[in-house]
Amino acid sequence: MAKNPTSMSRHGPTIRALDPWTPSAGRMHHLLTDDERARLAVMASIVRFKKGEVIYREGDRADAIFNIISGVVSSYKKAPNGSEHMVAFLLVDDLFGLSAEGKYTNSAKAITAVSAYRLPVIALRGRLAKDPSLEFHVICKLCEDLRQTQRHAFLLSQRSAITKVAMFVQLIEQLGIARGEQTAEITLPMDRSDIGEYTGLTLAAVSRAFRSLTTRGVIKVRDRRHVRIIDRTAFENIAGDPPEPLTVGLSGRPE
Amino acid sequence: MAKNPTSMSRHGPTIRALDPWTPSAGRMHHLLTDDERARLAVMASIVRFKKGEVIYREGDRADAIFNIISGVVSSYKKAPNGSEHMVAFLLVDDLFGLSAEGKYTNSAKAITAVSAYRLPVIALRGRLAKDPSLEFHVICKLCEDLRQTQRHAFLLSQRSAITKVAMFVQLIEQLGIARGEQTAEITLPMDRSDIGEYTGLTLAAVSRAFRSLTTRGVIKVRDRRHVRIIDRTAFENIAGDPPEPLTVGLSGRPE
DNA sequence: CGGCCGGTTGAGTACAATCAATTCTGGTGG
DNA sequence: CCACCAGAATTGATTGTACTCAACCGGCCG
Repeated sequence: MAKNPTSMSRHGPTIRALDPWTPSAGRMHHLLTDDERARLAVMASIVRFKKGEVIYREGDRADAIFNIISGVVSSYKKAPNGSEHMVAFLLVDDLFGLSAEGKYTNSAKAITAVSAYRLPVIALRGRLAKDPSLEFHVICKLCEDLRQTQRHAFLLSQRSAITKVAMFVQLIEQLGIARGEQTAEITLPMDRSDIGEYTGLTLAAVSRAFRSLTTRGVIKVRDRRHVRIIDRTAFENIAGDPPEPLTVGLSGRPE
Repeated sequence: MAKNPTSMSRHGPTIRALDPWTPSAGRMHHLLTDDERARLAVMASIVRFKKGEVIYREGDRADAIFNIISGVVSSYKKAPNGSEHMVAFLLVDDLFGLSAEGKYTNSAKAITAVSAYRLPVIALRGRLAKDPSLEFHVICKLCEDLRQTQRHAFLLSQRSAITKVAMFVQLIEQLGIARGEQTAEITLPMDRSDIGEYTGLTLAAVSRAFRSLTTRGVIKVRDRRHVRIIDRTAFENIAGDPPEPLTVGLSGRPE
């Protein structure tokens, strides 16, 4: 949780998203110009978290949002029955820190070691008010996040555990593609129980689903963290067609 | 689907959300100034849809977004197994028309008779570029939608049908409160199968859940569309504590 | 070498899906 | 105003799937 108000290991905060109006074959672009990044950098500090560390809790006073430099963050919530539900996986270049009534609406913890820019809300608001272009980029990012969350809800609405897990793998694969990783092998940067919390399944059910997909010859699991899709057709029959490469339109409501 | 480019039954498009930084006891405020509404109105046309009518389909070219004047809209998606999943209920003052790669990412249909403003994306973009304040309001609305969608995902992650339905009722109740309806009775503007599509349950399961809640003395169902909560304590034990009144912070990612 | 953590596997159970029959409701026309 | 109809909703019986609880495995670190 070390702060470091001055040093800057990169050029400044980064937001990436698929370009809203040009078909980019699923590739993400940096939304921010060097100017914008620099202006954000002056108000940012860099913070670090150890694996497992809680970054903030639901209800904490929300005076900053975060922009991930490296690592994986989980945003989660406690269910009425006590178990934890993962609201989102946050990766490099993602923003997090959504709040309501000035309080964070979810909790956040580091799934791996994490470093991030910390942007005070006050300063950020001032900056936004003066910078329509930056604002627009934030809108783009929010649209993307909204679609991503809708997709998560869609996943959760599936009845079959195998479908859920397949859709999850598909999701992770596309995140990789979107940031340009050229690889036949999919890397899962989280453990089985995290996948369970995200997919709404128990650890055991996740395990069985992977097994089932393996014995059916759909995927091949090299180790806990690496999967390869063997039978793409069967896979997409189970997971459903992946959404078109992607682009953020301009919009509002959950839709 | 009649267009009416000139007439304007209200003052112009409206966006409402809970105020981002002042605790407003759950009450929503209009985000747009009269000026902004007027400027949006000049680029808008008014469209109408009959109950059951499809407004657009997933994959259609997305050249406009919509702002609901009256009625209820469902945004939905087809699951790999063929059934429909409802992504969101859209009510008065909501925006919809989220797109990707220039195409709508979901389908939308009218659940009741609907009238709405239709805002061409091109014109809207131009307007946004010149109007930081409007942009900021859009950001607020998007944050709210994001939280709403996260909440939907949270609902879907629950295992028990009774919990899901209770959370759903809670959700509808809060929408009512947020727009100032002062009433002990909750109005469900959609039918059981719509609730099923939203909660990820079958029609039968929804029905049984309502029954179960009734026989336990938690709620009282006057007719298909009207529910009253009898035992608030028991209700919240099942549904979980409602989120604080609400407010949108400033943020990004699904979180 | 032993313990621990993450993961897998197994047996039994609970709950929602499914399929299907029946009742309820609101709307229409006589 | 009533009879009738169609769609919505309820209820019942059965089946399937994922949860639960619990035992077991295998790598990793001390």
